[in-house]
Amino acid sequence: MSGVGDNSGITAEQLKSYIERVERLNAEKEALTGDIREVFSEAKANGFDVKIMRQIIRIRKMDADDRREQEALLETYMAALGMLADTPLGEAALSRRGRE
Amino acid sequence: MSGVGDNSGITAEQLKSYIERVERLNAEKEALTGDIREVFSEAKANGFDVKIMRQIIRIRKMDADDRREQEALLETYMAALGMLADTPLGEAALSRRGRE
Amino acid sequence: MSGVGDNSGITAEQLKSYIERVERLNAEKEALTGDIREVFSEAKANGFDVKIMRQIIRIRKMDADDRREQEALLETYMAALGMLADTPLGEAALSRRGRE
Amino acid sequence: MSGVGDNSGITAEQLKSYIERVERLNAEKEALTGDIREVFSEAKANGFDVKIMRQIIRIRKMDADDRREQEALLETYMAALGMLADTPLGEAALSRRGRE
DNA sequence: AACGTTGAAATAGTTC
DNA sequence: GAACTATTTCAACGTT
Repeated sequence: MSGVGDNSGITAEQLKSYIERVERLNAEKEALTGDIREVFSEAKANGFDVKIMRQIIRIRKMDADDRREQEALLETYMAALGMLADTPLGEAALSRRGRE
Repeated sequence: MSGVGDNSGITAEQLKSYIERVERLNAEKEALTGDIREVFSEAKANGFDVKIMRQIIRIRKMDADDRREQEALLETYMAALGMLADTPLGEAALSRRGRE
Repeated sequence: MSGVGDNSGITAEQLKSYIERVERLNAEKEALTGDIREVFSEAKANGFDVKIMRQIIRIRKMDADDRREQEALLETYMAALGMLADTPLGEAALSRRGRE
Repeated sequence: MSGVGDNSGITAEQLKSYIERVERLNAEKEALTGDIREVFSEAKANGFDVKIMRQIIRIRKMDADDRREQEALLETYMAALGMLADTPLGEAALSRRGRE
């Protein structure tokens, strides 16, 4: 048997402690998930597009080089789809494209 | 210009703020994920079986009602397959099913 | 020429052949993965719970010995946590533990 | 209760059938895994480096996937731009998109 | 509120 | 047997 014997109250305590530590940490994670949801929902209430925000966050998470490549590609394709004109980010991107 | 006036700078600030709040929260989540990993790894070093610990945590996470529902469903399926008869857990479950 | 003689063409052919055999086998594996997905999706469409089905398949896959070992370990841990007392499965397991 | 009733032998049959189909497919997958192992082991016996072969296969797979992805992306944007409709290749691609 | 889709986490497999 | 990689599973999200 591995580590948990019939008469090892100490080991049982240890196990209990590990489990509970993980459970506490999981609870904190869930709380944060809730917080994030709230931020998004507040942003949405103020007119921001949550989906796009998620994209931005994803993109920022990539390292700089990959990010730039991806941004350029995204702009190119969004421009092609005429999706840029009516968002604040889009206007900025469009005027930038005009100058370059 | 489409729907965004002189105050777009304010809007950009607002967006930046939302994004950064989410990013901070995500960072905290990742830190917790790391902490959990550490707890498991410490437990493993002390001879506990991580996979089983995860099982326990999963089981404890379901609240009692959900758990029983799930157990009942699982048993029903297994009974339908005639799987219950030849395991110890199954015998107990079968005799219980008979009584209910 | 360095270590590769006149028959290097043959060797290259051989390598190519091995690679392609593996690739063919991998493709078949992927096809099967797709088939499995379809079966689950059909089952789901007929009202079955896919997650539970996976559980059943996992359980059936362990051979009897492994399964009992795993069950025993899980029970030991849960007993150490005093988790067994208040579930039906737990009661059965506990009384079994007493007898053994 | 969802889909498996106490007296629905038909449903139980159905469940059994789904489970067994998946198990059969899984068995086939495992057989293929074995076949692949054999190919590698034969290759190794003939002096090839298995690790490198795996690398090659991985790279070839990535290339293939990337190519597919790229093609899909291109189709998406061309479709968005209404450029597909009036070419034979385009028609084929469009009808394919409809089915997927 | 069910569905597919996507991204994260866990498991299994491989290498050293 | 420990670390790394690949595959599978699970949970969250948006969509219908």
